[in-house]
Amino acid sequence: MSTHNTVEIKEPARRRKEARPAELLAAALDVFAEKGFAATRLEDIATRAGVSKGTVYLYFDSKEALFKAAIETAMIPAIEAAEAIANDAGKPAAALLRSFVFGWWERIGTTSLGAVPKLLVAESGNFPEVARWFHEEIISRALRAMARVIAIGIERGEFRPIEPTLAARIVFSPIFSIIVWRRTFADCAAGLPDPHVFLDAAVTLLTDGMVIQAKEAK
Amino acid sequence: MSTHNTVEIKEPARRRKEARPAELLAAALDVFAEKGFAATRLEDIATRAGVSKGTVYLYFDSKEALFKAAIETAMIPAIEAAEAIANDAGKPAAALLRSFVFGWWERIGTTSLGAVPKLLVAESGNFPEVARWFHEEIISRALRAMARVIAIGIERGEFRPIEPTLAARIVFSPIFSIIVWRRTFADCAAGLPDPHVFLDAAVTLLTDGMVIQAKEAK
DNA sequence: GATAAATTACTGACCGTTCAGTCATTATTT
DNA sequence: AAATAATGACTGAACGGTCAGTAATTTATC
Repeated sequence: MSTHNTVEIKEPARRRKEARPAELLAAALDVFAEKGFAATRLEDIATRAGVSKGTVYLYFDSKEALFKAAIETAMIPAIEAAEAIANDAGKPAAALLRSFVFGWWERIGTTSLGAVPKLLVAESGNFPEVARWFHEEIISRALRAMARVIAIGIERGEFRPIEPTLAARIVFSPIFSIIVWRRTFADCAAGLPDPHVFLDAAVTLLTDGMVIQAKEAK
Repeated sequence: MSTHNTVEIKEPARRRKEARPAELLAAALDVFAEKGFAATRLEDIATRAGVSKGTVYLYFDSKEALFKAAIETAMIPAIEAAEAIANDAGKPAAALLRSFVFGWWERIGTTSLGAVPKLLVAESGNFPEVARWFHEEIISRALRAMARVIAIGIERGEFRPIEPTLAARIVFSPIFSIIVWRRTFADCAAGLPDPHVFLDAAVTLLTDGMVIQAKEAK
């Protein structure tokens, strides 16, 4: 881990006031996601960010403040990007839904942001305010965007008249599952399906159904 | 919390060698699920089980051993019950699938067992062996059972020829989501749908699809 | 442009607290 | 009274947070 192929030379401390907060937040998100809040040592975060423990306290008041900041700064840009996709209303609803799902996967699932849902599941009991914030500012907005896509589909006569909010939650479950699942069972990689294949199949099932419709379909 | 409406009387210590392990395991599962492994104090578990800290060490070697035992003893009976449902092969495949989903929800989601998935998501990084065990002994078996139900549906010409294992994972996502979600955002209960309504809608969407099939359906 | 003075980002030894695990003692059962 | 279940004060290690000290950088002076 700390063994390089070159001899470890103690770098002189560089002063980079501007870059520190972002570096600390990124390091914090990684380590918190890996170990959880309580099991994370502040010194690990500091080391990963290339500074000493004391430096963390120049930029953040406490471990808890760093935790909250790491989650919030990570998610806010993501939700805005996700909403943008839903407004691209040219395509047929089914296609829009598909690109929404894949957009969400690319933006969250494949990046370090994917750590946030896992972290929230783990720590909601210890940080109910963070859970509430996330629910109101991120989940609600994402569901609304997705529900709008579905409502458009219904309006246009492409979809059955289902409850859009409920359907949105259902469409989200495969995304949520694959994001959390991959990070939880990363070691058991052998058994896990390719995320694209999984999500593609999930969208297809949700739109077309598993059942072979009778010839004289209603 | 520890304030009752009756005055707290110090009960004399009763000796109940037989009942202790199960009581400790149940208490441990609760507290671990609520706070996570690192943030849980052994004394909290002991208190909830109605004993003192020292007693825990009469029955378990360490905090870690208690953690592993709590997860394993909780899940083993559950997976066996779940497999039993899948073998009840009389009904049409779609109905079998529906009762499998609801059976899983009743057996896991509504009981203290629902804590286990959440706990695993939270702690897989710190306990990779437990994650691997869970993946092999629980998830794989559950997926196999569900895949068998789907394969039967395909054989009988009720379902399209989809990949059963992949479809099984997809069917599991709403169950996984609702179980983990409810426990994560229990406080934000206002926005959450009724689990039965959610799961019913999910199964319907997965079997029948969202899209209105053309009259001359293939 | 060189040197000194002032500033401040950064460090890491230290302190106080918390908690897993121990064990001498007490309480209960047989 | 022998056996053993249960207790809780105690110990040692780990870690969040502090702060006196160090050194990189900027500003002031000649």
